[in-house]
Amino acid sequence: MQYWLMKSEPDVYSIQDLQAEKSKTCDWEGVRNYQARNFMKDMQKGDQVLFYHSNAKPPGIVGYCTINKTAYPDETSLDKKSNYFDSKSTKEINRWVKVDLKLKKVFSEILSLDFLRGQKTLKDMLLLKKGSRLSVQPVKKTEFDKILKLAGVK
DNA sequence: GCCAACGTTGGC
DNA sequence: GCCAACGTTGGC
Repeated sequence: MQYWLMKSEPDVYSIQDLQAEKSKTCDWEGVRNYQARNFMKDMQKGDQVLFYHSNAKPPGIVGYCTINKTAYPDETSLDKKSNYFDSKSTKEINRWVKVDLKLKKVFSEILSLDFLRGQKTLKDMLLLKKGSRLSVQPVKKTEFDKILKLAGVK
């Protein structure tokens, strides 16, 4: 079992949007960064994922999910009308993948970036490192547990 | 809207 | 394979 953090801009897709899905699941489309993609390929069913709102007021962790389906082709890269179109991908050789998430919990309050920076035990989190922009990143079990505790889930 | 920190692209 | 130019991310 591994732990991850995934970023989404709430204007594009928020955790409330996920909550509004009947199935409480979503396809995590549109990742167009190799490092992020490689992490997605490493994900196993049942892995736990923190859901982060970026470009939000305030930015922060808003809940968590589990991996419902491991990596498979992201066909939005083939759709000329999609924002995620990639001219170098074909049906045969599609560079990009997505995973499916299932919502576990929406935190009662956002754990804002500011608040997280104030937590000494989280200071090594990738998310809090200067210049860290990865939209999919690994999280240590200790960090994940701490965050659930801070959110009042555990 | 600014801009620092990264990633990617493409000419050489 | 280097690296300058360009594009993107994302906090502020």
